Amino acid sequence: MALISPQPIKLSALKTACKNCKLHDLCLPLGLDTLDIDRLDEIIKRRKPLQKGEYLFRSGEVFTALYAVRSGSIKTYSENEQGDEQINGLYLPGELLGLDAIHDEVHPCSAIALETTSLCEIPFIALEDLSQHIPGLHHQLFRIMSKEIASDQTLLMLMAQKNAEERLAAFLVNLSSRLKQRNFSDIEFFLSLSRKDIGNYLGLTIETISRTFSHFQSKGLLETDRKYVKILDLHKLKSIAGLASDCSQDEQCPSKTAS
Amino acid sequence: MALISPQPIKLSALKTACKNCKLHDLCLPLGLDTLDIDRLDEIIKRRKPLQKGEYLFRSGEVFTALYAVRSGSIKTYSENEQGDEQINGLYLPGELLGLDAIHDEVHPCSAIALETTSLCEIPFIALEDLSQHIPGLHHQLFRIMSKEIASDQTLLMLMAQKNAEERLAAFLVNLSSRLKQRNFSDIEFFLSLSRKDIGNYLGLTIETISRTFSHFQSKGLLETDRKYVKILDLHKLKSIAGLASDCSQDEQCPSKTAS
DNA sequence: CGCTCACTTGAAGCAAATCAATTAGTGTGG
DNA sequence: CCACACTAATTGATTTGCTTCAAGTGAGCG
Repeated sequence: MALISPQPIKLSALKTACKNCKLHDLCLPLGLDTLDIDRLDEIIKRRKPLQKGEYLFRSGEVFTALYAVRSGSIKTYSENEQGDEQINGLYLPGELLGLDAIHDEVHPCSAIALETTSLCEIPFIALEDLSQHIPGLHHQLFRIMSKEIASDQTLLMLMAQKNAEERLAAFLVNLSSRLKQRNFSDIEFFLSLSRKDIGNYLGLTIETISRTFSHFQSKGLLETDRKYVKILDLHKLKSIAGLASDCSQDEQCPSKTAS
Repeated sequence: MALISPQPIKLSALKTACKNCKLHDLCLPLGLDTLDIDRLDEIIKRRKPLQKGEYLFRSGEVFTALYAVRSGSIKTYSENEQGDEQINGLYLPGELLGLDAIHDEVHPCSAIALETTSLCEIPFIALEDLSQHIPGLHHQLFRIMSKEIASDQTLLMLMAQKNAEERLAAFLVNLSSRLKQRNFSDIEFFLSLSRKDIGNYLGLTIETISRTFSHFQSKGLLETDRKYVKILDLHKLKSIAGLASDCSQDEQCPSKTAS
């Protein structure tokens, strides 16, 4: 996800250890003590950044490592026999990719950089081995996988029961809240996905996405200029998304802060 | 899933250990040696069977354990703020439920028995602890979670890109192959889900499911009588589902057996 | 028997897909 | 610098697959 005033990538950052990483409490080291983080650090490889359009891995390749996004963003998509693509994940800094490949040791999807993206590579055998000795790491891995399962199920609900407006609103609200967690603006950002990709992700066509954006804009909910989005009424968007009363990720909500 | 000539549940079966369980190689013990299976056995609790319509857990309840289906079947569904339900899982014997609750220790969905169902309860803290000491168990847990992620993504693709016929065909083919793995007939079975539930699961209405079944029947692909289904042309169904060339789960496929 | 419930079938309506035309940005080469 | 091709996005017109509404069937049950 390209962001408002993105920080240039410094070469020194490539050597940054987990313990100094700003994404520390979103990523794998969450809940580990300093010593254990050092041990985790030892198995993690920093890679040279991927350029936009470069593949991290392709569907069918043998699985050897998980990857954590450090900066930039990655989309994953799978292809069926007929050749149509389905985007099934958008990964932001601090998020872990490749979890769907563990069970048969082959990547079921391809991963491609949406912009210049730097990553940490975490060899899975070493990680499994290490997590045998660090209960906190072990638990955090389960948590991350569990979260992915739960969020896929939310997306499923979206697809099964929501109309175009509700889907796009939910997508934007979800993105907004994830950006906020990463200390980026939650109301102003650049989409790294094209309209076509958003449509694919949400099970809609590009025309429908475009029309729905226009509609939101005419209702004064947001402003767009190509990939730039400025949310003017986040609360209303949440309510369209069907998340009006769910403030679990939003400490602004009066009813929650009161309780 | 009610099955052709289902085996009556014997009381003695409740005491059966993992090592004698027919589901052994589909479930958690897969890949463990006899000794380790015994250790797993010690933490697992056999529960008295649930009757049809009884809840295993409800959305919002605190998560304490995973559950493995021994016989019968369970559906899980979540509810959004508007109160509409979304079925997000159908669990057959040997399959593990509750994985989506690990990350925030609360069940995001409810689980209800579709028929008389017996289960193993696996306290999660004990399981985590045990898997620290048994690498194979640890790995198997990752595999199971990874598989759930991958299968949710397949379902997502279904929802995003497939029409009613393709979705129902994919559902039936998937069910058929899972039943086969469990040594049940893959062409003749009873659906434990109602038409309404199938529709909900696939993001369609009951009327569309009914019409699509009728359509399949008139094309000679299958016969139905209420919940009973007999598949007459599994190959054609697979091709409708978009899985014609994918024989990964079907050892009948000549091109695969040849290789 | 009459009631309910699960399902089926038909007809009408609608949201989103498809088809189509236009605009605007991006890159290429003369 | 402009002409040209190419791609991404917007907007309008038309079509369509599924939903919604409606009516009816048949099994199961007190």
